[in-house]
Amino acid sequence: MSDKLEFTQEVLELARISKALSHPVRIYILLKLSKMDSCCYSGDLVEELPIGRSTLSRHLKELKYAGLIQGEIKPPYIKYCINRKNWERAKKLFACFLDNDLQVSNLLQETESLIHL
Amino acid sequence: MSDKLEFTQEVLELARISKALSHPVRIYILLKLSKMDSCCYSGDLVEELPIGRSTLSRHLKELKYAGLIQGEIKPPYIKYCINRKNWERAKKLFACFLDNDLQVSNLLQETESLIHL
DNA sequence: AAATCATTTCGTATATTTGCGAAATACAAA
DNA sequence: TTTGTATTTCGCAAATATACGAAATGATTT
Repeated sequence: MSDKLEFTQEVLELARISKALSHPVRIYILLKLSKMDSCCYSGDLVEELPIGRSTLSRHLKELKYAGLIQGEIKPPYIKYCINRKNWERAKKLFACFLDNDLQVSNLLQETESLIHL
Repeated sequence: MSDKLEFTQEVLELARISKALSHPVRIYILLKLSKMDSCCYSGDLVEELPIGRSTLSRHLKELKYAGLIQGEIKPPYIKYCINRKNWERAKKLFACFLDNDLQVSNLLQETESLIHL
């Protein structure tokens, strides 16, 4: 084994998605949106949640950045919904993670192979 | 609907567990330990990971706090392994979360019911 | 062009997280 | 009791996360 190792893409992805899920407001939003074909406007959400508009906007931005939701501009609103493709990816990753279906030997790799990304 | 709402236990639990999973080092540790009956000493892990002993200790503490691992003292080592009961709980919660098996109506509840906990 | 509405960005404050090395702790063996 | 080994805690610094209200943005309607 090489001395200096980096995490594989799968490990980094799991950590990144988990981070997006690490706040109750974001869990709530995702649960609501993931209900079959459900979409929401920011204004709908702010009325249900115990936070201000600007703070909600930050949470939505984080979920977008993580790829878990997407926003469609429907002036004067923005309609949010789940990014289905990435949602399925998250589903698969977590299922493998929690069921021990990932190869331990694939959790780390030599730095060299990542340096040039 | 009441004016002031709180998140349900399920939402808070999902966020809390996700937070514990939100760092690559902790994902790595869990993946390694979750392999059937696998246990590790802190010293084993520090040799594989690109972090110092004290930092690793912090990550282990967080995973313990989240209830995902447990440490058994085997002098002069501490043997870490998965907390199977809580691991199964996490599995169940994430499976429901990702498959839309949680009732949206159960995501929030009135503050009163939580105040006296 | 001005007014309006939903949403985001900015500025600020505070709290938490992550990391390291040094010091402290816990335990067993000499 | 002293020594040695494994691990954790402490003190510090830097980075990130969370929250709010005020101001800015984008697009439509008047």
